[in-house]
Amino acid sequence: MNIGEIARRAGVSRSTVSYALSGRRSVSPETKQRIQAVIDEIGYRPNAAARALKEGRTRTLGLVIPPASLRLTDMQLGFVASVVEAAARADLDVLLSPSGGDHDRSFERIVSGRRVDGVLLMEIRLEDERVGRLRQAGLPFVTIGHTADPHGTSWIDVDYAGLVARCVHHLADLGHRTIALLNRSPELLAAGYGPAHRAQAGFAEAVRQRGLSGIELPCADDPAAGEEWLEQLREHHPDVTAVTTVNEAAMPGLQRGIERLGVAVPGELSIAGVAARHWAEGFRPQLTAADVPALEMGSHAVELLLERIATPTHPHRHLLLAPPISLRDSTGPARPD
Amino acid sequence: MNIGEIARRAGVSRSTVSYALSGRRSVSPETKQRIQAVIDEIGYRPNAAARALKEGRTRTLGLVIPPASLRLTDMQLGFVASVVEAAARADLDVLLSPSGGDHDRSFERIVSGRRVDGVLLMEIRLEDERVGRLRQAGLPFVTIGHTADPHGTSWIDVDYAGLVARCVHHLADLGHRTIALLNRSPELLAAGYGPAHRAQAGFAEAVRQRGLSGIELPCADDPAAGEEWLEQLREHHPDVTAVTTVNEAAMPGLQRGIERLGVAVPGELSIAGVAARHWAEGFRPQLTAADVPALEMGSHAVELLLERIATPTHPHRHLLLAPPISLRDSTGPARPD
DNA sequence: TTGTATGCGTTATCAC
DNA sequence: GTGATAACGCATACAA
Repeated sequence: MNIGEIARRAGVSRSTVSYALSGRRSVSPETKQRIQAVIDEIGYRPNAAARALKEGRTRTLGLVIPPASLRLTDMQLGFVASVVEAAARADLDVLLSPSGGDHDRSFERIVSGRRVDGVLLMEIRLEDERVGRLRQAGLPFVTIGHTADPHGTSWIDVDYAGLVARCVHHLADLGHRTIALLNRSPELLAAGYGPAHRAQAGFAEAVRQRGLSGIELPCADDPAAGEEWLEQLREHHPDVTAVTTVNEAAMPGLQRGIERLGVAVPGELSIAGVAARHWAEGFRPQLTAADVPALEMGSHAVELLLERIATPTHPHRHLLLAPPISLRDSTGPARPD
Repeated sequence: MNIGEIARRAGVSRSTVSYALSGRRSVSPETKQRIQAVIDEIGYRPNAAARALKEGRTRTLGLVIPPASLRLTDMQLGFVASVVEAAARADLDVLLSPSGGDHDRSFERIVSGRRVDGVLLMEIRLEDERVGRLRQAGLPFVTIGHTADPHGTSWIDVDYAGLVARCVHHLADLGHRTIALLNRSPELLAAGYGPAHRAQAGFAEAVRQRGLSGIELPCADDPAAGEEWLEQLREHHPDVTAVTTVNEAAMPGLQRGIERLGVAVPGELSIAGVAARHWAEGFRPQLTAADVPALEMGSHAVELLLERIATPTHPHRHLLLAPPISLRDSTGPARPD
């Protein structure tokens, strides 16, 4: 069903139908109504490919996600969902591309085939060749997380350094003197993964400022590792009275360890961290945490990208989100010792 | 960069470039090489919209997901990732549409705008108007889960009834006489959600066959509800010695309850269920469970859809997956009583 | 207020 | 083995 058929049935020319739909020139009420009746009857919608070809834009955004082989974290998945929904609100579709980082066919297809008007790049690495590729293609893009050299790119990120520091300060205010950081995995740290590095940096700086004793211990992103982590902590660092965590995936294990070892929280051990709200509220006791706003991040990212698409010459913008820390039940005064 | 520019630089006609690329007619080795050189130099790729317009197909699949407001389960998310990857393997892109069920703009755009060659419909309800819409539009589709009347549709699903029944039989073989089913939420049951209903049916039938006492208790899809569920079970049904679960999201709460109440598993209580492997292996003790193969489901679904796209007249196919139950550490002989 | 004609970038048919 | 050209469906400049 195409516009010519609608025109024929309504007894007008194709351009009249087109204008009636776009409203870019006035069409008499009667003809407009006649056209609308035909459209409603046969359920016509403009062919997306023809429109994209003519207009030079696809009304589609590309979202580059990590490949399925790397299990996506809850936060990443929440972000994907929120991007799709934010795009839908703007009447845009989202094309997904699973890409490991090395140039892959799906990524190339989207970029050089002009399948999308702009790209959201998730899980960006400190050095990421896809950024160069997108820049070279002249395709607007926004990165989630930022590269080592964030100039000339628009990005949105979570201020892990600041949030971890705030957690440390909160714990220090409660009298804790020896604090551990439950960080992401050693592999991610080695690979130069931004959030893990910035958590480390923010922790180190805050610990220094407050003259505390800080112990940073990486942990693989899974429950079993979280449980093991707690065991190691209790055995090798019995003086630690508070923990700051940025590792959501390890939390079920942390929880299990707390139950199994009978650790009183916050009596014996205070815990504060960075986590999605439902993780924090699902923890027992409920976790004092900076609630990462995955849903808002999606809308913000889309908003930033739409801005770049509309005015590519616009100066780049950065959004470093630092949600407030929600005080819940997992932090309390340090034990008298 | 378009095909005309390539032709100009290579000193040939546009059709020759097109044929050199598609191989649909022979091109002399020299010209072919010259063309390839130009293409490599400037990184040309055919414009997707022009190609789609001309060929009448988009090389894109639509994936309809539940809206972000309903938090997607781990299994659903795994499925999305696996679909995207399976599609990428076939050089196809995936367009996401968040749709609640009532007709929404995103869904309509994809369907009537001919944005995709076929659609995968997730989280289908027993009565689902989107099926009618797709059929009317003449767009090939495959549903994940099946409708009340599954005739004339191709679908793929998990055999919850069969798997739950096998769990019950396994537990019965171990001497358990009173078994509880940890089902999905009352809301989902009320809404006619297939998996919850079929779990219920399979449970009831197996319990009947073995002459057991069966107690079906729904549970909201979250950790807190899982913990509460276990408390209620211990209080009101102290004679239950085994549990069958199909509620992944409640498992962290079940785990916490087990630790907190000091329930010995499998000494006091055996647990068998249906869960993704990483959930089963993350549980303590590791869970005897039918491992839902989310990754394979994605490839199978894509395969089924590609078949329908290729030959729409082909008879419909159904795939009811029943993965074997992996024996782990959470099931054992019934306590002597 | 409406109709005619053109071009977006491709593929495929026809002609050489 | 290669080139000219039509057509896919739409939006819009131009004409009336």
